Amino acid sequence: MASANQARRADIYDVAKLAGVSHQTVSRVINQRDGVREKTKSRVLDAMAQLDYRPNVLAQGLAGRRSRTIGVLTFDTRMYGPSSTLMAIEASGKQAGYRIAVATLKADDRHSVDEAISDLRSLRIDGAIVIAPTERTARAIDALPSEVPVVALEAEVREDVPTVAVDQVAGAYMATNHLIELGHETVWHVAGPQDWREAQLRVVGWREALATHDIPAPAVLQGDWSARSGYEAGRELAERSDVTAIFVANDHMALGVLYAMHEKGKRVPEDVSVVGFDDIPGSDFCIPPLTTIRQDFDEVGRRGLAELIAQIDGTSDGQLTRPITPSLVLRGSTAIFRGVR
Amino acid sequence: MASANQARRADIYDVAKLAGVSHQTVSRVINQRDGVREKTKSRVLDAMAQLDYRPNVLAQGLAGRRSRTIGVLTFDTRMYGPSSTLMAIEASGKQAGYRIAVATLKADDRHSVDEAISDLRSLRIDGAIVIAPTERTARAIDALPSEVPVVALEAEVREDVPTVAVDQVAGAYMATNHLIELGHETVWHVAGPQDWREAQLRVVGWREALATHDIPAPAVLQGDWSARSGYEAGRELAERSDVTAIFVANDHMALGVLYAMHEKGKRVPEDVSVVGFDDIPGSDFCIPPLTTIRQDFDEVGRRGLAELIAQIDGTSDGQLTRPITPSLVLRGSTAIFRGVR
DNA sequence: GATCCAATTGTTATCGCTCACTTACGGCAT
DNA sequence: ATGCCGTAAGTGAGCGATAACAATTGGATC
Repeated sequence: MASANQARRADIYDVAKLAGVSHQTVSRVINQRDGVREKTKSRVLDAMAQLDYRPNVLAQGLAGRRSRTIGVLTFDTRMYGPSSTLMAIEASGKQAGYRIAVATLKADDRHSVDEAISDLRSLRIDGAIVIAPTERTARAIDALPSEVPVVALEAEVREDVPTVAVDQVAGAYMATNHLIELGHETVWHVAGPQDWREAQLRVVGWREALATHDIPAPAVLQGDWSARSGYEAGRELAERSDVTAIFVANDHMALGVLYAMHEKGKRVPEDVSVVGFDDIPGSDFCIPPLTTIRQDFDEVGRRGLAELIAQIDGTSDGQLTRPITPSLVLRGSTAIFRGVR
Repeated sequence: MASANQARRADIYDVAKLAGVSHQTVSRVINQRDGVREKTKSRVLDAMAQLDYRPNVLAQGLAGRRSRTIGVLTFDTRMYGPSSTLMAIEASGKQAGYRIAVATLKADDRHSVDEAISDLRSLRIDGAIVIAPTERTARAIDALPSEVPVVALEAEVREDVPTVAVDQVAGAYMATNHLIELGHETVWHVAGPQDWREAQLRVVGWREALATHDIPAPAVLQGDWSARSGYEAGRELAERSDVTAIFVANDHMALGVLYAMHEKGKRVPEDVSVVGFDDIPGSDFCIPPLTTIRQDFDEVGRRGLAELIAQIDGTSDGQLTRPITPSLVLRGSTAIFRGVR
């Protein structure tokens, strides 16, 4: 009945009145501050329940010095990596009592970045996480108000900005090294778009592994992360009889490569071995199942958030987080090299 | 210099002072209300630029009667469908001047739903979009404050809640009918989890198509959307020589089915035809490329948001949005039935 | 030049909360 | 009893904007 004709939402004063205390005491209960007698507290809690009261976060943010909101600047959230990371951030954020405001970049240009930053600034965020796969996104950090703590994900941006990332170089090294150890004389590489930091680093890791074994690096084939671009690279590679091992910079492109091989009558892994990167869902049921490098996106999100909160609370030890080591997932797309037919 | 030692963010009064007007005039400029002389307006705009001023959305929301925030309640944002829809909502929302607050359900249980709803309520959202694939999520709507306009996506929830969805029944019908028209004597079905509305409706569409042709429906195989569950279903189906056509409720499971067929030496599409659902990225480079049903998730998001805003503005015509028709994407996993070997 | 009215601009209250104080209470040592 | 002190609870200001209404302005009209 009380709530039936209630045109207005209950506020802190309504709760106070019903509980027979001052609004400040209600505020203390909301914020779980001590110095409230247990009996009083439960009376307040009862009143809140009875009125179906929810604190107004807008008012809380305005009155307090912090909004308990963390801004996340991200690129395409349709992609598996970013969206997984985002979900992890949200989950840990909720647990820590923070709301997450997502600002998605529509395109990788100056205007989009400005707009997104402006959005976050209006929200009076307590801190920001930038998922910054490209140079341009990374530079978005410079536009953030300097007093806001920032953590960057998936890219080393600046010395003074803590970064959480999977060790891309190590991953690429593992992939390439795996192929070399299988006896392949060289390993070809289908790279991602070179304005992506991750794509660059995977090239580096691939080169390093080859260099370690004194193998000269073949020409890099350039893709754009899409299966189609992988397919096109794959067609070129399938023409050459000296191609027996390929490290593809992500699983989607690897899919395209597998398809190209199939089309040209090359068997994987008997004729050509292929390693992907990411371990996206379904890569275990490709034909053949894809050997790939697994990145723990959840861990990236979790650690990024933890570091950010440490910064906000001033408890950050300031130490740079060491990169997260990815792992090699052995499946059916790689095999021992048996010599050129 | 002015901004160098500025410990505090500029507020509306700072702008007013610099522009030599009252704060209310500044407010009018911010909200693009007319009745401000062009000359005054540009003076205010200059002052805002000079001070790098951003309106505080918390204060705006508190003072105004609306927060210009739309809440989106969603399930797993890692999945292709929901995350695509979400991105579309965000994009159109931004365009319409709304911020998006996402509440993700960690699990499909009562507690998660309550928590998410509570979150949204605290934010004083102007409206909500519920991406409600399961019965339980759908019922979350009942918990939302009744004065908040709501639109449901991907599920018909209640008569009084406008719903935007892809016509799942039509999609399943198209898929099944396509296989029947290719001459297959019957079509088997690997279904999604039956607590998902979409999974149920795809079963319905499949049955309808069979019924239209007076074909008795074979037993349904039960999956859980994952490639692995598709693989397991596929193994069963591969055992039977009377299985020549399979409609799989999503592309991921279809991947598993393709793999099972491959493993058992059944050729697709020569021996068995397979149709998926969703048209996820990469399905065009499966082996063979997957014939599937494409859903326009962007359109769902856009229309959902448009309808919600219409409701908020009171301009909704109240008409139920008609379902969005999916389309059949013909690729390599289906072929004319040439009779049992 | 006086008058009037619409177009501009200004003033004050208010949104729902937290912050920084102040006040009331009750037990203990003196 | 008296005074002291720590704990519990209350008071009033202010966060940064919008809303509602009041006041001023300037151009058209007579």
